[in-house]
Amino acid sequence: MPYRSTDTTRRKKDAKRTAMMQAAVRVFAAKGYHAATVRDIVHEADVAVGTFYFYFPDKETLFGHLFEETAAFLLQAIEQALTSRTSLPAQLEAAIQAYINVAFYEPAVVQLLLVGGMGSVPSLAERRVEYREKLIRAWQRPLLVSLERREIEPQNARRTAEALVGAYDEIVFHLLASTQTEREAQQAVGEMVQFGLRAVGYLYQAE
Amino acid sequence: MPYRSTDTTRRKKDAKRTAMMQAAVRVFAAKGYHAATVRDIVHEADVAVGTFYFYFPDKETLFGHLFEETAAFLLQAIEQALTSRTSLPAQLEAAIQAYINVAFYEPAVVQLLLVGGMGSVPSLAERRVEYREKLIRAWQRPLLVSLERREIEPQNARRTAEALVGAYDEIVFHLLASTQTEREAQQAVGEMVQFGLRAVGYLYQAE
Amino acid sequence: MPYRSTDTTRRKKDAKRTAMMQAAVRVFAAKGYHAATVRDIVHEADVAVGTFYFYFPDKETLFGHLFEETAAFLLQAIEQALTSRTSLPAQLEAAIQAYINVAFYEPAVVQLLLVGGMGSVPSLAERRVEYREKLIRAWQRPLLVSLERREIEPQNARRTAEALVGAYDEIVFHLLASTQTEREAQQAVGEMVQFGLRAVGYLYQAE
Amino acid sequence: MPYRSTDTTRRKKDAKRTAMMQAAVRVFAAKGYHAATVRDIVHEADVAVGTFYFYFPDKETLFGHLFEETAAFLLQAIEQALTSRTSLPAQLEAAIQAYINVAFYEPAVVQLLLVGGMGSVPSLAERRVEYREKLIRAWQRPLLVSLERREIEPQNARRTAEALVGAYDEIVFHLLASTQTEREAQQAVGEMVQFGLRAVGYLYQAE
DNA sequence: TATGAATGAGAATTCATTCAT
DNA sequence: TATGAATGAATTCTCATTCAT
Repeated sequence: MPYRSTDTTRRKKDAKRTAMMQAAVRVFAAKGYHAATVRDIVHEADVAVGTFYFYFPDKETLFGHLFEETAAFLLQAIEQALTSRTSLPAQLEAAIQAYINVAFYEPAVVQLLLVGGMGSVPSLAERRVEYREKLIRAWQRPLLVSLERREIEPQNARRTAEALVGAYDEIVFHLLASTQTEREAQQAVGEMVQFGLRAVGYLYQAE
Repeated sequence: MPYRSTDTTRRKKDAKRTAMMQAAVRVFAAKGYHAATVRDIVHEADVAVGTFYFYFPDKETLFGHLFEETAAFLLQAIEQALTSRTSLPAQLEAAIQAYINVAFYEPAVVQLLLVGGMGSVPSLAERRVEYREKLIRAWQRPLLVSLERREIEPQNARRTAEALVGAYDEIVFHLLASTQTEREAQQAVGEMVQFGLRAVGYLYQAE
Repeated sequence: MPYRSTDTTRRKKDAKRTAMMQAAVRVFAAKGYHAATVRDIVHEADVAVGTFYFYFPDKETLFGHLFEETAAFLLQAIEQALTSRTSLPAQLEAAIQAYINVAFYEPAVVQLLLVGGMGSVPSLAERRVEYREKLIRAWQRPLLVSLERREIEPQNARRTAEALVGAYDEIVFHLLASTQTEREAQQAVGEMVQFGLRAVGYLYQAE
Repeated sequence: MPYRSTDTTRRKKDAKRTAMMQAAVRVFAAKGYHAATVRDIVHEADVAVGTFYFYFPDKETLFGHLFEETAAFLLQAIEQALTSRTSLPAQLEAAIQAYINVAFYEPAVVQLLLVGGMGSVPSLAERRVEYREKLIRAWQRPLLVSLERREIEPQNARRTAEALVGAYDEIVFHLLASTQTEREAQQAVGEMVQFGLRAVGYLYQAE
């Protein structure tokens, strides 16, 4: 009987592709972009070298996909948290919580975004810049609204957004490094919210 | 400046060593640790490959020295700014100003600390962690003092320090990217100070 | 035409085989033996890779068949032209005309014989040598007859045959490169005949 | 004492470069362009892989140099033979003799020009076409002169030149294959001259 | 028969590092 | 000290071929 496509086959192929990407995240997170060789990845995924190139044109492209997916996922989680609340404190808390959740559920994936080590390959550096830019814009939006409402002190919202992004990344990085208990993580969320509220000069803390 | 012909390193014999280190910073900053080849460095320094290995055991060690000196220099500049003032606002301003000064005078040097791309080589990753740790501790100290003096709101000073380090790095990164005029840089310093004071919950802004 | 659905090969099952061989000639002629990948061929034939290996044991063998058929076809065309005439001028003209006809009707096929690029794979190189040998012998035969009849100057017929084969190939190669009109092609045939008659030292041109 | 350059060193480097090129010719001639791996070449030259890339950017470029040198050398030999004589028979003989000399002195080198097997790599194919073109022009020149002088029959000199080039190449190819004695080679030269004179329709054979 | 996912040997190329001069 | 030719391990990527479905 001839080969049947688009049935089980298609699903299987996608599954393998996904499995390989997951293997890749692990390797990238463990060794960094450069130290991770294609051989490492296929070994982790338990396939042959050729298989890698059957699914991805090259290492850089794979990393690009990975980065894109990861970044989009995190971005979406944060943006949704920010937009689904109305008060600034609630927004901050939801977004931070979302970030922490993802970070602890997929540490490797998040490490990828934080450490990068993609300084050299131009296309990756650009991607990283774009992602940071989107992240900054996401944080900036609620700030602009709050500014208008005079809920926070007058300030350069863009600059504050940059600062918050940098601040939270650094904290998450340290949290991931010193493997925390759930409890500690929750405490950190609280501290991050407090930091954020102070940093934006939130005026009605009595709320 | 670090790794420059300072008091101790001004023996004539070290002229070449210094030249190579200066060349190395430029190359590392421009291409990242991995993409920068020893050939690139010696070419930039206008010496032969062999010469490199006369002065340094290997590429990693050179980068280590470079990183160490660079980090020490920046750290010292910031620490000295923080310790030579007494009021928190003055400390913040001086430290930020110091950081910005170095960043604009030696962009390559600072880029080295920020971008790194040293994710892969373990020894380099460790060094980076150590440096961040020292930086965090440096910022933490005045916070602890101010906490004691009840000049700032109660908080986890360590966490706040992490946040400030991350925040300022992110801002400096963006400042370096969008080449600013002196005037813009000064404005950024002001904004960074304001952000810092708010973020730590500085209580007597009337001062 | 060779490898086309001829009397013997017209079983339906061979339709795919034929399609693949036709596709193969095109690809080989366009890219040369090495640069032509099996993937290129199956893509051109619009079948899957596996199918290729169902019909042919390997790439080299396919090329072998192709070469053989192509060579046999051209050889047969030329030999038949040479044997079906009696006078040397008529033989020359018919053979050249046959060669040109095939060359312009199936440029890819002829290019295959001319360019080859089969220098590396030993079995292919041998095949090429055998084909040239047969071609030379084909041209040599009428020369020997004419020598006996003293219609041409005394000469080493074998050497002359080699020369003619080389000469005509070179000309056809140039003709194919500079796509000619039918008219130009005909003129070339005339010139090739003249060259041939002179080259063999044909004595009674008045005939 | 520091390293002294441009003295013995320079000469040595050139010598090695030349040695590697000679090794390369041997390998290319034996296996063809594609089958010849860089590893084969460095093994033949008894150096390390890296050394190859120290002297040449890549295999294709090396082959290009080789081809260029070889072609230029042969071309020059033939052109000089053609221009240093005045009568057509003398020109033919000198040029053929030059060709044969080179072919027997450097068989590998000449085989390179004849077989090529460079059908795939575009840059090489182009080079080959250029070389053939120059060769054809070189043979064409004396023909045009002789045409003007009415020493040869009216004809398309370009076409005749193409034919002669193809003819002689084929003959030389066979000569190299069936290793000849000096005596046989000389006889071949005579036959080639005779063929050439007949082929161009040389009128005053009494000369 | 037909498919196309999977394989892995092997090729080109890079680059940190060594060492004779 | 200084040089730069030489090294070779390691990496990426290709492609003919196999095989479960």
